[in-house]
Amino acid sequence: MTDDAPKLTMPARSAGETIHQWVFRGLRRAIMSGAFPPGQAVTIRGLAEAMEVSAMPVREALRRLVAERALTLLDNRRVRVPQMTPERFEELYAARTALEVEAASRALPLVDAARLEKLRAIDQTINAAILSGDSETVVAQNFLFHLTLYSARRDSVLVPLIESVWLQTGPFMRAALEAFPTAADGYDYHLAALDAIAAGDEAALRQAIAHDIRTGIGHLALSGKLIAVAA
Amino acid sequence: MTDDAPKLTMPARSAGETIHQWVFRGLRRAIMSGAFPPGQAVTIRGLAEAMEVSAMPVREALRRLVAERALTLLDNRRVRVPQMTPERFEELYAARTALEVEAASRALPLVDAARLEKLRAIDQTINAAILSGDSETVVAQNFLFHLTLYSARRDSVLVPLIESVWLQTGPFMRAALEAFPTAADGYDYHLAALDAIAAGDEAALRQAIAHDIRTGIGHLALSGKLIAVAA
DNA sequence: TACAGCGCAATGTGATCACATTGAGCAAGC
DNA sequence: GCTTGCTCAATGTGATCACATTGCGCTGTA
Repeated sequence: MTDDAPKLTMPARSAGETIHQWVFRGLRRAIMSGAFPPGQAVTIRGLAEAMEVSAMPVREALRRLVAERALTLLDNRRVRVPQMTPERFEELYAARTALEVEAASRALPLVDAARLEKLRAIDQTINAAILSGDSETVVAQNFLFHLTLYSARRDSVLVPLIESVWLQTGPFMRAALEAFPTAADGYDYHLAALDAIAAGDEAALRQAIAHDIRTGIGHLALSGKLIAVAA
Repeated sequence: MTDDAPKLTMPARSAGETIHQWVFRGLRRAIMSGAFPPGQAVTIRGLAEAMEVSAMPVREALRRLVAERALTLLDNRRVRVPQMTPERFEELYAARTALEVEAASRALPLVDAARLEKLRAIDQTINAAILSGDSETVVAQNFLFHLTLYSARRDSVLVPLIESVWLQTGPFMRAALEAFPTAADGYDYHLAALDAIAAGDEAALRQAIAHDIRTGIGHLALSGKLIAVAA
């Protein structure tokens, strides 16, 4: 309750958007970017006041976020940002791998030259951000890289599932990045993925994506180093 | 609007359960069991009246079900049971395969003798139900078989994701079963899975699960026969 | 000083009302 | 006869109020 309603910068409310959608979008983005530390309690009235809306849209947004497992509903009916545990983290990355390898494999035949070029551009942005130490951009652009690849195939099942898993890793990312600003392992698996795409090599692409996910921040977490930060 | 509120048998409301939870549970079960045909429009006031509760708990339950993709939110802000298309069906089964093969693989080392016995019992129930033509039991027990296997490992990520995908196939199942009551392909992949578990053979288990998913009702759908029923 | 009991503030839940939007039916005009 | 525009019912959205529960702090007593 000391800082239940910090700055919490809300996005601009686009035309025709309901307050519920606006609130949901703002909360979701805040959670994904790690604006709320794990374990943080969130209250309907607190958020409603901070966003200057009534309780109603906030209630519905919270329900939705709980359903997506971006937030946790406690037994006392209170809502908080999920805690991260080594087991959960490992599960999240196992799920990510299973889903994203499949999504990449399915998207591969539908990646055209324009999309491949876009992927290359994103990868360069990431590399530049790594060099300049801009961790926030690294995470955001890395997500964009993966999403851009999978979206080559218009998919209404796998992509939402993948986003759901990303969302669950969100609150943890902030803490992870602050502790280990640039945790690159020296090998660019995005580049390997791009080569595999250009060559149309499905097996190589699957392996590149799997490696990319596993080496990103995953291996650090497995060693238990990051968990201590978030707990 | 002709039959916006059919019988809709609600489960008993357990002690300490909020109305929201009760409504959500009832709706979710109804959807999974195919009580609502695909394309069916659902309204807040209609359901509230049918369940004899106010609009509030229904609103929140619908939001939640939309978040879980058990229901679809149209542009006009109305909610309906999702339509099934061949593409979506294929995506659902691809996602199921990716997630469940992984879940089975991870659960394998933790399956003890008691659980294996339980799985055998479920499989026998399924076989009996197939012989007697009880399709409803086949689907329910088949779900239970898979869930019992994956739950050997206490998992808070993969299992909910799998349930989410099952939920999305729900409305379609009723129509599928009515059209093709016992669509067995002659080979019991559950038995193959059980053998693989007993032998501790991970590769064989992965293959058995993948085949089981693919041959269940999946291959029928791919041929387009079932889609016509649901559309 | 430690602990039990009370009481109030905070919070979630549910109901109801007011309003905007959607959509369908109907009527008037071309 | 077809089309356009209007009207009204149906529906979703948002706000507000009342109530139950939770949880914490305060106080009084041993």
